[in-house]
Amino acid sequence: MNISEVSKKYNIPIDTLRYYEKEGLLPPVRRTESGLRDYSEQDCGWVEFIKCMRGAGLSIDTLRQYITLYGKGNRTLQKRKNLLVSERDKLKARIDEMQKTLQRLNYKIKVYEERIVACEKELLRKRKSK
Amino acid sequence: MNISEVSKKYNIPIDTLRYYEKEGLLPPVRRTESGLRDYSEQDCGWVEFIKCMRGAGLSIDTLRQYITLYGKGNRTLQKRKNLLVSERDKLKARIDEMQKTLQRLNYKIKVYEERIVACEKELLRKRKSK
DNA sequence: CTAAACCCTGGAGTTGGCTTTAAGTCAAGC
DNA sequence: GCTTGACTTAAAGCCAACTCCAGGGTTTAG
Repeated sequence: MNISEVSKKYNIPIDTLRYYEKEGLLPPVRRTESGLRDYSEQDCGWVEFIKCMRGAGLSIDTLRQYITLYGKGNRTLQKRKNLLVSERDKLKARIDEMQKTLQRLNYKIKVYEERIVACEKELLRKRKSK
Repeated sequence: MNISEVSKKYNIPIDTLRYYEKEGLLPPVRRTESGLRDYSEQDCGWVEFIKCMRGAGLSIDTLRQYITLYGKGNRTLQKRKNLLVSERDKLKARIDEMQKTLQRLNYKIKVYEERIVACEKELLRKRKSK
């Protein structure tokens, strides 16, 4: 799979794919003889994983650490788990905060709706009294 | 209330408070004769609101638009509500995405735990067979 | 009265995460 | 054989959102 196919499949710009690789977010992708990237199934898996994690706000640096540990094999299992747990906890905290803000926005919107209705009634009243 | 008190109260750096004001995220704060900022209750309310909304990912630009509309009075009620609804919807979408990623992380962590247990058993087996 | 601590402004610098550019290689279609 | 379009690299550029700095005025404790 060449870079533009991967780009289309996951809807990630080509430049971003190269950037992620340069930054060590995925293991160096195999090349054809002429030097073109040829993504394996596993590479695609990483790309999808990165996209998902970036979407949830994990930093480039954190993901680089994770894949670096992954590259060192089984003896980093515990460290990788710890990293995931720590990111999971942070993510959970972010979600909780955002949930509260969501509710606050919903409440604000409700108040706006009431005020808008009140405004319209007021207009109607004025028009009648003319 | 002077700027460092507000900074401490909401845990926002002084520079950031000034930056927000410069960017039009809150109405110009009243000054003492000598030119020092003196935050009113209402100013504090805005600061808290901004902190909350920024924490949920609303952009500086969006918040500037909101307060600009607010400054124009009642005739912008509908526009302000529309803006809030649009941001609410985006926030909800972000939360949903992050929820999915949270579950994925939880699953991954579970798998890691099992693998770690398996690894430990393996070690124990080796030690016994010596 | 003065030193230390605090506040002011305008503008420059930093950070994270891309995104574009320049200059070149390579493969396929006409 | 030549053009077109996709790929390559390293490096520079860009954007949002801060963050820091220089140079100067103000407030307060001793």
